[in-house]
Formats: sequence, C-alpha cells, structure tokens
Amino acid sequence: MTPAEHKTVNANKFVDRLIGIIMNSSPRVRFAPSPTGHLHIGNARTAILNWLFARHSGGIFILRIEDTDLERSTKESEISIYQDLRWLGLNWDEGPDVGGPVGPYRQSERLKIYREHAERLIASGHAYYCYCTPEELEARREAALKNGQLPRYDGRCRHLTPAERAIKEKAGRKPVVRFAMPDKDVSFDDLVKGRLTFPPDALGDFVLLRSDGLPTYNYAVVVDDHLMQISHVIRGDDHVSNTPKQIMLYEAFGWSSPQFCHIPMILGPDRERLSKRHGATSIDEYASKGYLPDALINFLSLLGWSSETGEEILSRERLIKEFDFSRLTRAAAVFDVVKLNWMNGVYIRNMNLDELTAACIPYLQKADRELPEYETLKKMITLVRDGLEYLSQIVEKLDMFFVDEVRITDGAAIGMSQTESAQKVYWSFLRQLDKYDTLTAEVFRRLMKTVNEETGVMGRDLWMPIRIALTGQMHGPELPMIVEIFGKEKCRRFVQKIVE
RNA sequence: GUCCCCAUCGUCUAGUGGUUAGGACACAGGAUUUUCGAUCCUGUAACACGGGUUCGAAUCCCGUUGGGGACACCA
Repeated sequence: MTPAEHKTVNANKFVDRLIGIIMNSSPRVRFAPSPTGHLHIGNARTAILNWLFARHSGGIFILRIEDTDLERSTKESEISIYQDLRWLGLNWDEGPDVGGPVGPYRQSERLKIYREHAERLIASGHAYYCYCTPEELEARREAALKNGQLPRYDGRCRHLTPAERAIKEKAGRKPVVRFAMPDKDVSFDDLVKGRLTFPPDALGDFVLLRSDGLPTYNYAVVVDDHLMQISHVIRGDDHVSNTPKQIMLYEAFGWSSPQFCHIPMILGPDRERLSKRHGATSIDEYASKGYLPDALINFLSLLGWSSETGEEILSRERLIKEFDFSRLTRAAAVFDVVKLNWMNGVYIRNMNLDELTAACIPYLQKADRELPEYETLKKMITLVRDGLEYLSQIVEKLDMFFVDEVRITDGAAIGMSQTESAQKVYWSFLRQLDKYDTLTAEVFRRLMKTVNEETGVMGRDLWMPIRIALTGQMHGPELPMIVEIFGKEKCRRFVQKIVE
C-alpha cells in the first residue's frame, strides 16, 4: 500500500466512523417489501410499526425494495407500494426514490455488493461453491424425506478440491455459493419473544448466491441491514426461523447483529394466514372503498399493540408518542373488518362537514351521479353521515336523491301504503301541499300537523306512508330534511304516483 | 416429519402471585326517534386441559391438546 493509498483508506475510515456516530445516535429501521403486488395489510402493519418506532425515537425510517426475485418483481408493484405508503402517510427518510447516504436502496442495484461480500466469505472459508443441480437436490430431498430424514443439503460440495471443481466447471455446471453453516446453537434476544435458542441440526448449508449471481433473501438482508446500519429489525413473526441463519452470517462477517423484534402475524377469521380468499387484503382496496388512512393506521396499530391508557381511538401523534416495544403482544391477531368498520365510522363522524363532503364527491362522480349545488349536497351528507362506515357507501345512502321514480319492493311497505288511513293521509297531504309555495323542513312539520288534524291519523301511521311514497323504504334519514331537499314538486309527483 | 413460536369473552386486548378477571368491537335489552342509523344506559360472554411450586396461580415450572410459522437457486 502506498502512502497515498493509506491516506485514502484512513480518510475513508474516518468518514465511516463519522457516519457511524451520527447514525448510531438514533435508531435506524427499515421496511423492506418485495415489489410483487400491492401493499398487503400484514406488510402495511409492519411498515406502520417501523415508522411509529422511528418517529417515536427520532430515528430514521428507510424504505428498501427487495426485488431480487426477477420473475415476480415488477416496476408497477414498486410504484403502487410507494403510493400506498404515501396514502397511509408513512413518509420515509431514505429510499430508492429519495436517495440517502447508504444507497442504492433497491437490491437489484446492489448485485456487485453481494458478489464482493460473498467472495469475502469464500476467502475466509465461511462459504463455498456448490455444483449440485436443482434436479439432484430435489431427488435427494425426496429420498431424505422418504427415509424420515431431514430434507436439507448434505454439504457434499463443502470440501471439493480445486481439481474436482475444475471438472465440474468444465462440464458446464454453474455453481451456487453456499454458506458453511457452523455446527452450534444459535441464540438471540428478541424484543418481543425474549431469548430464543435454535439447535444447529435444523439448519443446512443454505444458498447465498444463486447460479445466476442473484442473492437469496437471507443473505441479501444481512448484507443490506449491516451496510445500511440498521439498528432494529422489526418484521413479521414468520421470519423468526430465518433469524438463526442470518445471525450466523453476521458472525461469519464479524459484524454485530441488529436488535430483532418479531411482531405477531395477522390472521384471517379462520385463523389462517390472511390471504385473498379472506376478501380485501391490500391497502389500495381499502383506500378505494373509502377507509381513512388515520383509521387504518389506528386499527392496524392495535393489532398486537395497546395503549397504556386502554384507549382505542388514537391519533397518529398519540401512537407515535406512546409506541413502545414492551407493549407488543406475542400472539397472532385475527383481522376483524367489523371492528375496522366501526373505527372508520368514528373517524368519519369526527370529520367536519366540508372535509367529508369533499371526500365523498369523487365517489358520487364515479357512480355518475349528477351533483346538486354544494349546499344541497352538504345537507344530504349531513343526513346520512352517521350511518357511514366507509366513504363509498355514500352512493347507496344517497340513492333516494338521485332516482326519478320510486320503486317499492318491500312487501310490508306496499301493504302499509295501501291501508285506508294511508290513503286518507296521501289525499290530505296533496290538498295541504297546494297551500304552500316552498317546502322547508319546518313547513313540512306544520303541514303534517294539519294532515294529522284533518285525518285523525297520527304517529307512525301518519309518517310512514309519506316516507314510503317518497323513498320506497320503511326506514331512512329524517323525513323533514328529505322533503326539504326534494322540494314541493317532487314530493307532489311521488305522492300522486302512489295514489293513482 | 423436524425445529421454533403462541394460547384470557365470538374478535381485538388489559392483566407480570392476592382483582367481583377490566376495556373495545360484535350481540341482546332499554332510553331517544315518525323509521333506520347515530348516541346514552344495562346485560350475556373468557383465563384450552392435566399435573406441580406456593398460604395463595390467568400470572412461575413440566406435560398434553390445539393453532401458527419455518425447513427452496421465494421473500
């Protein structure tokens, strides 16, 4: 090494240490999805918990795209994941799109890094080339299974001599790089599960680099987490049994491991892993149905975590403030959409009317509803807002205001509209209607009082026939307001229609 | 099959040796309303099982059962 080179190396070390000091002062966490589809509920929850911890601790939240599975990874998925995260309001400090000091943040752009590090492991004797073909491995796997043995790699390429390797190379075999798994127990302290220990015989010599040069998950994740100086790996429970492999890799590299925090999984109502057959499972589906990001964040945070106060409606500020690993549960949680609906309804009811109206308009437009004047629309929404669980329901809730003809399908409603007293109410109503120019809610109330006096019909028998005539339904929002929005002519037309 | 994890009302959970086992959703009843909804009040409902340890166990230990996850050139 020349003095000049030495100087550079020292300078680099200095910079590294500086970065280390800056970065180690606060936690660094990452969310590392594979771009193989939309952001899933389970992944979103992982992202939320990482984000909450980063924001709580003044740390850094990193987005890393794990796109080493070329078959399944797509650019569209990557973009949709960005969209879904933004929609949730989970902002990241470093990532493929925003950059950062330890990039690139897309694994497909880090292939050289994985190769170099694999060579280091080979040089140090921690990894080796394996020439077994997938067919051979499969055959051996099945044989092992048949004999009741462990279906793991037998390590036969571990001690190939250079001559043996040359023969295989000559035969045109493309090798993979395998990790020489040490034969010893692995233990680590998980932030939610406590101390976990794994016996060595459960693990085989797993693949680091595939024959096409692409890294496998368990390898890439270690190299990246170390190089990106991740301090806490917060991820789903399903990765617990991968962790021993990863810890062995940290040790082989001479690196210290991050803290692991394995959060319980989210299950479907049948207690199986949440999947498409359980209905909507991706964030964009909930977004387009009109769930609110804050409600979803709130709800998902409460799957496996609880506030010390026991309260459940928690703003994201409070979630950030109160987040703490020690309050995470160990058991998997069932995703209950009924409770989510309730919670989303609470958030909808907490919106102010202008906000809510603005949020509803796109749904009405998408359903080709011709929008009335803004003030009228606000009145309509006021009438039905209490019953909304999610925004897209606004279309059906407001249906009565957008039809030109009432169709009564309910048998009980038909029956009720045909009684003698109902007919008396209708005729009286029409007579009284002529006495007024405009029909406000207040005028309508007075009018109904007159109808009551004229016919002697009261209460339910008085109101229900009118409701049926106007909406075709036996239930719905306050009638006086409906009438006010309908206006005199529409009311007359509908009531006339029913007495014909 | 092997390894690992997990176990409180139907569901989400509080609970860390002494509680009438608490809350939320859902459900039921009541109040309110012309009706539905929303709201308020009330109620039904749980420590998987069996052994220990202890004066005392939902809580600690062991086993059983049940559920989940991992054992790939997927992540």
